[in-house]
Amino acid sequence: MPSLPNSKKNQNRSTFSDHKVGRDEIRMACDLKTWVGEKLRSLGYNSTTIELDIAHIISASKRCSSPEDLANQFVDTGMFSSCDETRVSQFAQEIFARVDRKNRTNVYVQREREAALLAKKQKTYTLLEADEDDNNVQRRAVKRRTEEEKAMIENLRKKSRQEYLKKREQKKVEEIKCDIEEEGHLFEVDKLTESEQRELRYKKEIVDLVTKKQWSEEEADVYRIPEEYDNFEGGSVNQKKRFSVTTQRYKDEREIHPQQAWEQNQLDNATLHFGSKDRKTTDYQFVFENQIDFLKAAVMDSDGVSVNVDKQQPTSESSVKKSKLNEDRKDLPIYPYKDALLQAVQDHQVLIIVGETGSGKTTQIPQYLHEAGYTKNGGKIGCTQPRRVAAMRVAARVSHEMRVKLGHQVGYSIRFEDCTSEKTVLKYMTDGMLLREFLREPDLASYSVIMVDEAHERTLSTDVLFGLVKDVARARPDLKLLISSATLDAEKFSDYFDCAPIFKIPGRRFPIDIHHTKAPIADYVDAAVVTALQIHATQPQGDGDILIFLTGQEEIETAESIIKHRIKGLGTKIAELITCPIYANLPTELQAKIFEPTPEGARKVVLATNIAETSLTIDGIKYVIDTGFCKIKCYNPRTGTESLLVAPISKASANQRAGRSGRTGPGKCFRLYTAHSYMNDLEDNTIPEIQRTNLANIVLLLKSLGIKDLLNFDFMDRPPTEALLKALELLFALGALDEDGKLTKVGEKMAEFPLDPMLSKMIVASDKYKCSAEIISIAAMLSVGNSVFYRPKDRQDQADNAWMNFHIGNVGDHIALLKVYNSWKDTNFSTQWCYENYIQVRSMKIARDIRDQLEGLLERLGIELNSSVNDLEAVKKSIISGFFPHAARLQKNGSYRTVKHPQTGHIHPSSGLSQVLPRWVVYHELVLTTKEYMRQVTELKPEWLVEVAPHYYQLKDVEDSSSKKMPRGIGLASFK
DNA sequence: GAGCACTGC
Repeated sequence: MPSLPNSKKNQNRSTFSDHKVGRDEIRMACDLKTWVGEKLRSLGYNSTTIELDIAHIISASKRCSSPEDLANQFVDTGMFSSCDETRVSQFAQEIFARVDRKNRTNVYVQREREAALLAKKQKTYTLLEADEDDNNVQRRAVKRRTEEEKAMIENLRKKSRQEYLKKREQKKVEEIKCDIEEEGHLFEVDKLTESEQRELRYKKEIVDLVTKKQWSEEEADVYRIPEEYDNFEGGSVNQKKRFSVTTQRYKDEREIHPQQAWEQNQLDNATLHFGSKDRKTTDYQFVFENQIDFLKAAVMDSDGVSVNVDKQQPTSESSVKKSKLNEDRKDLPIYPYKDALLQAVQDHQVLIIVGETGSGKTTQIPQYLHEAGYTKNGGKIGCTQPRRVAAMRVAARVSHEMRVKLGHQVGYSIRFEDCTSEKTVLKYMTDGMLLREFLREPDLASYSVIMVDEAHERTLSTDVLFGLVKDVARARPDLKLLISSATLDAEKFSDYFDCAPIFKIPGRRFPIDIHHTKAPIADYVDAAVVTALQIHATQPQGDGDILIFLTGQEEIETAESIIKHRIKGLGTKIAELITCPIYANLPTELQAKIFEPTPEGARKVVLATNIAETSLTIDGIKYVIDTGFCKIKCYNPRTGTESLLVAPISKASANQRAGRSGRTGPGKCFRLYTAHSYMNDLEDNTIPEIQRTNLANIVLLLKSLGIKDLLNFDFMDRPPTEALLKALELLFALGALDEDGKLTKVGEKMAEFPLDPMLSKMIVASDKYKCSAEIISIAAMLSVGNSVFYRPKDRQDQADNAWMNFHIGNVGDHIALLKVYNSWKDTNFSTQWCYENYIQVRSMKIARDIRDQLEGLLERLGIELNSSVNDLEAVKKSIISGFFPHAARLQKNGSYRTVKHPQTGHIHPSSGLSQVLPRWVVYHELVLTTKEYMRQVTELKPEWLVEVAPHYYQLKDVEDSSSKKMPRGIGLASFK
């Protein structure tokens, strides 16, 4: 299955209800399998891999939109080449009818959004009933908004028509009046003919009627547009008439025109004060449209809250300061457990520590161990963190508490920055950094204690570390291992580490009220906005800010505009509501906005992605609105495609989000899903990254650590076997592994680079083509991802033009990236140049850091830094040396197909070659969005493939006279 | 002519 392989329960996570695979469905699936098998055999299909093929056929049939589509797939792959076409199409129709379309996999649900949307239009939407497209709510929101817009336009049209009719009426009356006057003037009535007289009478009657109508309107106290005073008599404004309205009430107070009275009334009602300070006290509650009802479901208990007042008071005297620091340390929830903890560490080699954030475990435990003498024999205490900033901050805090200089006894080590020295005994680092250290020191000899912090986050590196440290611990009984986690998942960690004891430390958190919706919500973006306004209007003013969790930039922008629009509509009876968007791609200076203190009397509403769940903490949040969704990256090892899916979060994630509201005082969390959904539809934990990512890099690392049997490596959660095999296969093709699965010389070199193996191979190969300088620039630029170019909505054309400058001569995206880097370098890394060319400075600086690091590694590996600026062929050949499996050939329909594992793809529109469509290309990555897109594409000559990768391509593979028939085994690959 | 959750080495 494409999105989340190897784990049945992990499929179809994109909706709340359809990911549960019931017994019936399993039975049905089995029936289907048998049926397909029989059908295949009756068609004369007989192969040793029939079991696998059945699975592929079923998967393909779920993916196709019509039986015709499916039949075409069959024909395309050539698997039924010996069969009659009509029988094949009949087979396709039968199987299509049988496949339960509800069970289609996530990735393809995206494609069906539109169709599902239409089908659902008539249905009353409830979350529990919705079994096909809960994650399409965003799409629905957009559609609903377009409908609203349409209605608005219709309304405007109507109004303008009314306006026009009114004007036309006036004009006509004017004309008739003129006519009457003229006719009466020029001719005597009796000189007119009968019909002319009749017409004149008729006209007079009309004028009378109109005058009467106006008069009656005034009587009826209907508001009428005042007579124009600027009727340009003689070309100027009729001042007298203009001011007569305003001065009349001074002249005669008794006689007030109805219109004036109305105006006065309006003025009295209106509040002319703006801003929250002057607002009138609210005597009534706001009632919103589509108000959402919540039910209080639970209270997340506080764990031993003890607020430490005036904690941060600075004191000048150093002795006072020191004792103050010590007092602070004693005040942490962990302090009473110090002795028990030290005893536990002494008694057991591995210890699982469970503690909420704020318990002080990260800063205190290493210090306790240090004080207890665990560093005496020259061993270090290492503590890993999933994030760079965390490692830096914690190290700074601990060095302050220990009153030593950062980098001396206490230090940190992160990529591009090693702030440690020989004296360092407490070392904080990112988990990836410790992983890299394994390459130098596979037994971690210089450490006496390793603490893996935030283990519950289950990052890729942490998961690999688990297996490695567990192994090391067995070989080194003197090494102490601490695994610290914040969730209830401790049992699982304990089981994994051979029933290690669990040590619990209370955290410091305030109670949080959890509210769930009474009924399921159709549009969570809209519901989140309504809830935020509900909170803002009904909860005491100035008591805390609101944090809304959304899935991405687009949703954040929509929500922001809706809030702004609605708050305008509510007028001034409501306090100010400041919106603060935050997501990782937001420019840094705009990100800073969320940390600004909220002005008096106003309230802040932070619209955040998952970034606010773990990566950053915002003070003053009292209310959390949890939409229950997030974007999750999925990798399909069969096709090598990556995609981002909107999926429901896990219970652990939901609790983490709720916890963001109780940091500084009691909080409230509003979940936009029912308690039933929470209990029954959410998974306990998010699928660990290791099960949904490309493992090539990890496999290479483990191989270089001498792990032979990767398939039986002791993972806490096993990655899909398919993904492991795919990674091994790739490494073999790249020449990093030999036939026995052992690391080759090339592989050893590749493992040194902190890059994807294909990029590493490209660099290693550049030695041969004498262009390593260019290649490491390209590798660095590719590593920063697709955030190099900046394309603001209002200046897209200029940005595109700037981008095209790097594409002159259709050199391809790789070379274009090289040009960007070199041009930036030529301007001495100018920020101004970046602005002018719509390039993100942040990304460029990262690219420069990566390039510097790669340059250092080249030196260590003895690869010369050579430059051959004008030999693009050499550069392209180096690229192909790493990316030859990504070579693709143009098809008749304008799409591309890879040579060995037929996988179709299209050149991404952002590519410089998207209009050129060369016959042969090599791509950097394949992503699945609305289609399979190849990102970062460069043209190549097919003969280069044979030259660079003769073990992979033969001349017949790249000949242009392509035979339609493909071998069966290969043809099937396109199903996946 | 498209759509960029979040990290990390």
